[in-house]
Amino acid sequence: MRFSRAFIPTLKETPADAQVVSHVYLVRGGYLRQLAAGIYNLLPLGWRVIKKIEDIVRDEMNRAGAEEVLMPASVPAELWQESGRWQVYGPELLRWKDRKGAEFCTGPTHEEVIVDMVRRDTSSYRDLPLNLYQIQSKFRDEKRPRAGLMRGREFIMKDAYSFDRDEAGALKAYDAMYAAYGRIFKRCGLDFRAVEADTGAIGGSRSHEFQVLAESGEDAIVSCDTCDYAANVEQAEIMKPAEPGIQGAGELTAVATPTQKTIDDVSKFLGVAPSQLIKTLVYMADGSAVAAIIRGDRELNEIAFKKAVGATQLYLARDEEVVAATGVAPGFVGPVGLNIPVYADLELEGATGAVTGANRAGHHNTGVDLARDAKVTKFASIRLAGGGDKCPRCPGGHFRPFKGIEVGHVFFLGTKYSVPMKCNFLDEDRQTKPMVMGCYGIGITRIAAAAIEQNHDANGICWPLAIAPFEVEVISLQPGDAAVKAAADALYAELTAAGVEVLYDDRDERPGAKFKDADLIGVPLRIAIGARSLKEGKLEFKRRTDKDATLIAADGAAAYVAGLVAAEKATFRS
RNA sequence: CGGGGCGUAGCGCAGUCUGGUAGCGCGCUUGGUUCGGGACCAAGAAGUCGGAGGUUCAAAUCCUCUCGCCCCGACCA
Repeated sequence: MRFSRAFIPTLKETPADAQVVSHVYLVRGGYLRQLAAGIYNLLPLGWRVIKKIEDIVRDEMNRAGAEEVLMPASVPAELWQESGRWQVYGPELLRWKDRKGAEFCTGPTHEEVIVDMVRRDTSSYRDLPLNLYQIQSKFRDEKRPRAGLMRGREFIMKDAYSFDRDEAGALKAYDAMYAAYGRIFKRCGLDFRAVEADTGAIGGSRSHEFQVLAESGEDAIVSCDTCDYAANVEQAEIMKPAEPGIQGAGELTAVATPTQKTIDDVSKFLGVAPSQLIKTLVYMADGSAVAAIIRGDRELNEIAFKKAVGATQLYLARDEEVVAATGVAPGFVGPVGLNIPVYADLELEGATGAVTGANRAGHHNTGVDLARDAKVTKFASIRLAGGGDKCPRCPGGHFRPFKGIEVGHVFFLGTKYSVPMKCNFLDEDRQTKPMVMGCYGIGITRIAAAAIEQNHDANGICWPLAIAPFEVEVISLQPGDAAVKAAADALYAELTAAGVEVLYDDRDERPGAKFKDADLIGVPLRIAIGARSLKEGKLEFKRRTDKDATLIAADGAAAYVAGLVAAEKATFRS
């Protein structure tokens, strides 16, 4: 592609609405433009990247035995009513009516459609197993779309669904997808972890998220420093503590803490470490107030807490609800004398000498002995895992905390959809049985963003070769110089003929502008052709991640660079 | 959905408090000089000031309503 003819509108300045690096560079580099909140145009460069990612995903899905289909984005409501999700899904589901008043939704995921597709034409165990996938635009009306391609409302996703006759077969399909996902993300050049995840609303017994490690990630994960256990903090197992997490002495004493409401304030005011405090959080569980108590330096795991309480609806109580339930404002609530159910983290079993709110405005208790002074309804593991926690899978290992961007998710579904939607088959023993399913998603557009989060510097993107919009950028430094132009034209032609994807910057711009654009766009290999070095019969070669260029012979340069590209591509397929 | 912020030329912003001819930088066009890490000079084109209504002799500026976008939080297969 000749840059002079291409639609690559690069920007010198940072757009005001972009906050994260991937968003900034995608917009500045001429990959992406916003059309509405969470809805984007992919410009030529952006679309090239997406297609590269799609190709890798297709290749590995096909290799794993899955077949590609394409389902419609518009889905009749009846299917969602049949699965029961029409009522459950909430405003994130974009619903609309056609001219006749028939209800539809724009698919945020396609379990219903695929189940319907499969059940119509599959009736025998001989037809199973099946694994069907598609790459398609999804729409989820997110409350708060943000960060460019990281969390859009309309986005491209690969979703696959497996159908098996029994659980053993389904687990085999799950494992095959798990392995394929590992290959896919590796080929995309990503540093990722497969982590154990909460199965969430979709249910099922097994679930892994594929998380790309990046500071800007929205998910908190922990990974063992010794073995390969990794999990979402919400899901990570926590070792039962050998001894109480708070140990101290003293009589139960109320002390004045007039304006100290937060753990931090109380800790500083009383000169006591946050780990000596007990944090009390009031929640509304199915309409009634319950308290969760955890150590002051911990965070509550709402999912675990919800399970411990056995509630179906749970939310942090509003200030007035806290006052109504406890008689005191948040910040001064404590377990001593509290007359709502109290759920305590395991770590607090046997806690002594702790500091808590006193259920009296402007006061905290010190010297609290939980067993002696308070009534605990139930002890359960209700805190989030964090860095430093002991690994539950190996001796001596400890958790290290990471931030992750979820680029893939595999679920074992079981019969969650096949039973209500009667997706059945006839077995050898003439029994009608529901198919056992799995579903497997990959955020295609999100991978592009995640790759940039992980591969960039102060000047722009540093694409992994496998998903770069072009493999090589050829820069003609003096397009007005006949010798330079001839050499650059020839190199462009030779590389292209050799099957290399080349962006040829033939624009009548000053060298500085071209170098800046090249760094911003982030093509992995760069060859600059200038009068100075061409006189010596040399071209200037530089990887995007190299600091300086090296001189290579102009003769045979195309073959040399084409060889490098071919060699690097070969390493992608294991 | 709760809280906060912002809508003025393609992009980034000033002007709004205190009403009085709509500005600056980048980009764009033309000419000239330049030419190895986002050049310089000169001359230009380009804006119904998000929209509607109101107050006023006069509204980007004040009032009411509305739409859009961004951030924090809650939420999330």
